[in-house]
Amino acid sequence: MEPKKLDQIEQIEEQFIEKLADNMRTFGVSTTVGRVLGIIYMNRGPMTLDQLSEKTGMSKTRMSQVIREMLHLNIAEKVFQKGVRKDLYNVENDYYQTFISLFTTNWQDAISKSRMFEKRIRRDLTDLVEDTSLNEQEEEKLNELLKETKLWLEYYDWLSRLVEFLESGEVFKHVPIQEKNLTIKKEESQ
Amino acid sequence: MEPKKLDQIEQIEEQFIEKLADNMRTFGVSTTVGRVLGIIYMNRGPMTLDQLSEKTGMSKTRMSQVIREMLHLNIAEKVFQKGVRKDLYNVENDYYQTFISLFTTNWQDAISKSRMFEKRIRRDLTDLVEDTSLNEQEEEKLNELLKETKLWLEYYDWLSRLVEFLESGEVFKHVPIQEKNLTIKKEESQ
DNA sequence: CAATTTGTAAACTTTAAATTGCACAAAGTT
DNA sequence: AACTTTGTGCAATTTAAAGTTTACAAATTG
Repeated sequence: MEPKKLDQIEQIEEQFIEKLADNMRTFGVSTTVGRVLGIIYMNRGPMTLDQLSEKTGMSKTRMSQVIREMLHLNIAEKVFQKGVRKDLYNVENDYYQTFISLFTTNWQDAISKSRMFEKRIRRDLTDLVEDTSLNEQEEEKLNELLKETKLWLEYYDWLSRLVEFLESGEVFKHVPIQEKNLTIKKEESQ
Repeated sequence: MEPKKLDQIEQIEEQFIEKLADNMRTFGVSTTVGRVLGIIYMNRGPMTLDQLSEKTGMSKTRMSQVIREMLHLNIAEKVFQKGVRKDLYNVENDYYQTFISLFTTNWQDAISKSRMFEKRIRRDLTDLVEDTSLNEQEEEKLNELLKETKLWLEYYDWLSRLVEFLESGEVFKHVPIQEKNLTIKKEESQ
């Protein structure tokens, strides 16, 4: 009977990890990334690729790829421990920070790509204006595109400031974290 | 020479659409959804499935699927126009609103799934506590899980309020839209 | 410095997502 | 009422993403 109880506890832990993995998909990363995050998180300490490989049942190569992605997303980091030869990886253990990193990293990417794009569009439009022989219809179309570029630019600028709003933690001033109470009641005391 | 100019303009338009489609991927939807959004947006008026099929070069069935997804995401809507037999679809033409809809729809989904999960976990934990014969190690593990559930709950509660913060438009009070100036200069006037 | 271990690149395989073609019901036309 | 047209469910196919195997360079050990 004794070991059954620990199994049960472990099973609940697994459920946590699976749920995290599943919900992580909503946030744009693969289930495996979510699962690995959950595993390290629940382990409450850094882990090696081999340990992860063991726990997930997946190849070490895949773990390497997943960890790399997580490093890029700023939701994992390499940690050093003297005497330990293998690389150790730990995860961001603050849900909020993980959430923020996940999005801002990707958005930053889109922002920078968009800035590039805006430059090219402006060049193209300038080239077109160069030649003065534009009829009314052409002129109108062109103005429309110019206006669109402006909107596009403003939008990405806003997005950029939204990223800053999240990353700086200012968001928590306006959407504060609220502590909850959560107690388990035994049948008899109910 | 005349038609070349219009072609050039059209080509810039296509670039806009492609960029939108590409960047949309960052926001968790397929390129095709982004492309369709861009096409209708640039068209400055509602379109039919056939028109979209024509413009994308994809099957009508696929257009139907994509539009359905967009309706679900609240970034497109069916519009009525008397005398027109085919269904007409228009898109949200505010970048900011599109952005917000895209995320909040998906997040809402994760939030509601998580609430369910929390209930089940609590039940499982309660069942486990029921039986009073817990040794120290088990007790500790269990308390850890209980604490974790609390954090999880708080986090999703926060996310829920973040969604509200975005949807209500309050976000714009703290991350305002800033108007930009954008002018095209001709070579000679430089 | 030979022998082992570790992390990852490259090429390949498997699984999942995107897309199509056909079919057919529901609504519209003549 | 027969004939079109329109939108979509469904199975089949194509394409892209996830994951594995093999191979190898760099670091570590004895």
